[in-house]
Amino acid sequence: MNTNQPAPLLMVDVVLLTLVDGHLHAGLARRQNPAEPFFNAWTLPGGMVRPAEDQDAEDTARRVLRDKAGLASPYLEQLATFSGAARDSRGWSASIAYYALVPADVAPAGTEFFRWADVAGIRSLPFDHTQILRAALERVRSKTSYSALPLHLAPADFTMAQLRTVYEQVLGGALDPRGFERRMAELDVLEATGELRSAGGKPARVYRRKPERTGAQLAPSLVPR
Amino acid sequence: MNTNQPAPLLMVDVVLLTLVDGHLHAGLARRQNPAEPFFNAWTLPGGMVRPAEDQDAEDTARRVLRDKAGLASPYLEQLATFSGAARDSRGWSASIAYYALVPADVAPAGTEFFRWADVAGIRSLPFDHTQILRAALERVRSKTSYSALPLHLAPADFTMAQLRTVYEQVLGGALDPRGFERRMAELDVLEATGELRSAGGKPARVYRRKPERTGAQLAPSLVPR
DNA sequence: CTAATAGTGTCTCTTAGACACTATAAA
DNA sequence: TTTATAGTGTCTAAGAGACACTATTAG
Repeated sequence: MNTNQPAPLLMVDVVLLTLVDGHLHAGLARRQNPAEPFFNAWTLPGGMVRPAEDQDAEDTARRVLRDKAGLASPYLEQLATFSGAARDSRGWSASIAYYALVPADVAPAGTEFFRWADVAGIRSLPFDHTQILRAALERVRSKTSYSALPLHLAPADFTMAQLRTVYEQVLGGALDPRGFERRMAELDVLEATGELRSAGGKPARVYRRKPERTGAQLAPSLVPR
Repeated sequence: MNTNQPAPLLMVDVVLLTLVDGHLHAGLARRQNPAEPFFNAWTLPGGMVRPAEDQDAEDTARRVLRDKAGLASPYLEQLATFSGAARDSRGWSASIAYYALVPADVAPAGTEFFRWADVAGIRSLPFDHTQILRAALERVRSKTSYSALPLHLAPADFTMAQLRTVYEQVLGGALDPRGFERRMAELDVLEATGELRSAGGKPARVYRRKPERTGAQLAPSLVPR
């Protein structure tokens, strides 16, 4: 039973998304270890789980974002786990994939080892990273249509028109201003700062994210009602 | 960098669900290894990934279901990965969790090492399995409200009323027959066998699942439209 | 004043729930 | 004919899109 097979590799990869002048961009990191596959290639930022340092895989993801992109505390959510014998030449591996969203004004600048790439222009990435990226985009677009997820791509405060633009850029199509306002009101995640901001016409109300409603997590039972 | 830390454990746990006379039940396996934690306790069926045998983690899940429940090819989908230093006393571990659905007429009978437990009656499970079970139920209920997922809990053929009952049991509430028929028609996943079946009144049309539309998987680009 | 952008009123079309009504079998 | 279950027609209320109209600033 307990043969001397090498243990499977366990890593974390992160799809880091932001909006760079109106287009969704993904953060890519250049692989710096000559001993590893795809040396010098641009891939999703990732790294091996370090049991001694990381409390859990989400910790690994945060460490990776800190080390490769200098990011402190972006919105972060688990996506799915990609595994198998074939996806990495070093052997059987599993990558717990996360996606993260950051507003443009917090997004780190490019360096020799980090850059932003327009997702529309990304043709293929090493490993199965294209597939991971595709899954992340699908998830983000799907959650965008019924949630406040894209708020995390917007700056700290914004006008309704700016936020609508963010949604439009994620979804790739125009949204009706009336319907958008209604939907945001229902979600009940915004609050007006009271400030006004003008962009050449009538000044718009400025909003920010409401503080999280932590009490919403009830559900102590496994069965409904 | 490459210290002699023990590698993290990589395992798969499966939330196996079926309907036993009108109630959602989860399949539990008794832990048989005296050297492992929770010996003799009932837990979600699971097992270590075996790189030599398993092509990927889904393979592991299928092997676990085959070995612990004698199941051939149930509906199987990845749920999420649960990881951390604290969840297993043997050390840092990651469990890639799946959920599986089987119709009652295919569900294996109980043995000394396998049994069905009404999810409404499950109070707590070893490890973080309660949390995994809760996440699976949440996912299944949520997908039920907009998809054909519960079809996989129904027998090979069924009347509309029977299928509606399955949905009601998963969701825990009554559904309007008219609306249910409309929704099923829109989903376009059923076909009438032509057969009729009586349960004391007017005989009902018998349906079965349409063969999967494999061509539906298009989306070659990362961007919409 | 005009131009530009913000924000609202409201009409309509679609969808979803409710529920009564018809249909078809067994006893 | 009665009873039981299947299945349909259709009314209505709520939701979502469309779009015109009002509001408020700059220049």
